Amino acid sequence: MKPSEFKRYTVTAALPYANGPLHIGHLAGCYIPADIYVRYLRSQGRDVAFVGGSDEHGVAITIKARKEGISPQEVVDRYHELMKKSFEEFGISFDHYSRTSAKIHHETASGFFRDLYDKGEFLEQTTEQYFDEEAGQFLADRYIEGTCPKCGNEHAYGDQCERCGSSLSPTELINPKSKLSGNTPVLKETKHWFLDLAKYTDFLKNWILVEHAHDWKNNVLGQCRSWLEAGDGLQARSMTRDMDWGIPVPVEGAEGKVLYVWFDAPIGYISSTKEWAAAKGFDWEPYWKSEDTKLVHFIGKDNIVFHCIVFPAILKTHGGYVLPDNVPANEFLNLEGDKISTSRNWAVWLHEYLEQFPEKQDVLRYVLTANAPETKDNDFTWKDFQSRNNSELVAIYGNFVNRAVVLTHKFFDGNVPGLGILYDLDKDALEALKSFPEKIAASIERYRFREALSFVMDFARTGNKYLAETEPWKTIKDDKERTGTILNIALNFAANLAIVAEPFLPFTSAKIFGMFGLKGLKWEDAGSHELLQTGQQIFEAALLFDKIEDATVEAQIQKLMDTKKQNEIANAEAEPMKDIITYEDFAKLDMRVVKVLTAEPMPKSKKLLRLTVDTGLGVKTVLSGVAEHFKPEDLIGKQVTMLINLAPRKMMGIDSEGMILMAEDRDGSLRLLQPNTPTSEGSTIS
RNA sequence: GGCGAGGUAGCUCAGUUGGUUAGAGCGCAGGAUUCAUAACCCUGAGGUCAGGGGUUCAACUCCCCUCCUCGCUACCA
Repeated sequence: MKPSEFKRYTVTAALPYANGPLHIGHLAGCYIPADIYVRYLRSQGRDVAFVGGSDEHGVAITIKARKEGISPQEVVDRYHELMKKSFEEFGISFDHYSRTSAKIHHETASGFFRDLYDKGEFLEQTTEQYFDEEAGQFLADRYIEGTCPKCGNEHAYGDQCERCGSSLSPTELINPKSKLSGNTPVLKETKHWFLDLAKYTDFLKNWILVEHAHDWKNNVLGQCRSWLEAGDGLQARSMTRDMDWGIPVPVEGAEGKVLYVWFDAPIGYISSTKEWAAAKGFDWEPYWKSEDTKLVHFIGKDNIVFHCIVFPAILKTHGGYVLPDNVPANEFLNLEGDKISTSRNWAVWLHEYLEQFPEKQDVLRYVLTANAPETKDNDFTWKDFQSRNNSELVAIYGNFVNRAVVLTHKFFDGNVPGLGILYDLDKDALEALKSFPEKIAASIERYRFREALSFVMDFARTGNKYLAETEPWKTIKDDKERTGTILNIALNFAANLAIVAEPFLPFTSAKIFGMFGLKGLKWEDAGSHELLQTGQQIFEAALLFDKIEDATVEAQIQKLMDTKKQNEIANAEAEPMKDIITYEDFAKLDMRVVKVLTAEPMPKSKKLLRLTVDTGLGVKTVLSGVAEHFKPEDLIGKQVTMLINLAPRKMMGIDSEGMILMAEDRDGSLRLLQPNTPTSEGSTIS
């Protein structure tokens, strides 16, 4: 369907997870691009629904609640309010911002599940999961803590170890403990409903990789291809969880189970639309069900699989819904060279920015758009923030508008002068005035927001150049009419700028319109050189942007340095002592001095070395995950220590018959533990 | 290891289906100017397009190999 054939637009921005505040990564990833897009569409006079809301289910929220001794509802209430307020202040212009704890959402998501259930779309599977007998409930991966089998961290979660970063499954944990009661959980059978994604492979392949091969972004197609063409295909995914926080599974015999947060979250877009339409008194259905609706999901790259694979599969199976026309996912934004991290407090928080940089929403909007991670991960630095503000917003954009207005006041007492004879310079300027809006629109339609924004700045540059070339401050000396023509054009330039920059810099455009006493200007007005009436009075110039001083950004940088220092201190603390054990526990371990006879890399493995060692009791084979720390020749012939009575474990088809002991330094590097003088192989360690 | 995304000027990034001397902004160096928040405007320096092969009349662009970064994924007993 061609753009002109779409009658309405449904635009969604990822539902932010309600377990923490918003930061610049969220903004750059999807909220700013989505907002630019919908502001542009509205300016075009198109029918658009821009919906979002807080994602309030999932385990992470229940964990946060427990940690703080409050209810999950209190957690999500707090962050929902904070995020909603931040979005509003920042100018993210949702038509409706809802939340997944809303009644209408529970109903909608339940309805979807029930529909698929009734159609027999789910695979019912019974698996063994850890169960806390004292608490009487199954444990989500995150509710199980134990020793990481990889790095020995005692506080690894059931899904991943935060210290070494490896992803785990709960059954891999050594000495698993329930975070609810502290007891050792038991394995117990539980039933879940799986969406058999493999069924949709052909449909998805054709829809994404063929039909959208040319209009979806490269990074998005790549991610989809990676999933769709994976060796073992799409895996069935469980759409339910054993938990009490969330939307109850609307099926008999599913007590104590809720919908998987990723099943219900995207449906939140639909619920939000329903809630919005109900409040406004019109029908929500065309926004989701009419073939002439263009559905666009703005998300970050971590969400690609859910929005391009899982959710479309759900919509398709349910039937009657349109599928997204595009999913322009952005990559990630880094901060001062490091990955943004909520838990490490490595972020620029939106609510703090709004407080510390009042009236500067547009500056952040500008910087995050100009440097948006549209095609690859990008870096936000405060120095860049300052530089773009001072040398682009202040020097180019603000300066141009200011010049036009100040000159008009100086030479014409603030009355818009009329147009006189036009010279080539003027005609060229009017030509540019006509062509920029089209160029900018074309880029926005293609989701190339940074390109579109650079055209906006070029537009302002053209204005500055026009003034430099026509020199009204000289012509005023002997040709007032000529001067009037120039300023008329310059003022119209500024008014046009305000129209085309509005999606990007809405607060600034409002200021310009205010200065000119204009309102209600839309995209279709752009390109006109008659936006201002001759003789009309304009207001005094007000500066659109202020310079940002070195001290200001240095303070922000210092704040981050402090965070970094704190993180280092936190990391520098030695691992806390494990639980007390008895001598008998210790005596069970048979540790020996052994000598490495051979060492070779395991084929097809990045981390494993295959060692044979002389234990004094014979030769054993050990696979050791040290290939990233040691070369084979670093080990051959060395005496090391080894736990020799560990049960053999098969890895990559080979039995590993023990474990080489290593010291792990705080930076994660490994050291061999060796006797200080040669010792006979098989010597015991106690 | 598999899959995916990247590697282009000092910095941040564009380069759409292969087609002349590879672009922009910032920064830097000159010049011009003074209406404007010492801002604007003009000019210039600078790149073996990660490296190596190949296809082609022609390669930043297509193919193969290597190296580096990031993401997902598997093996650290």
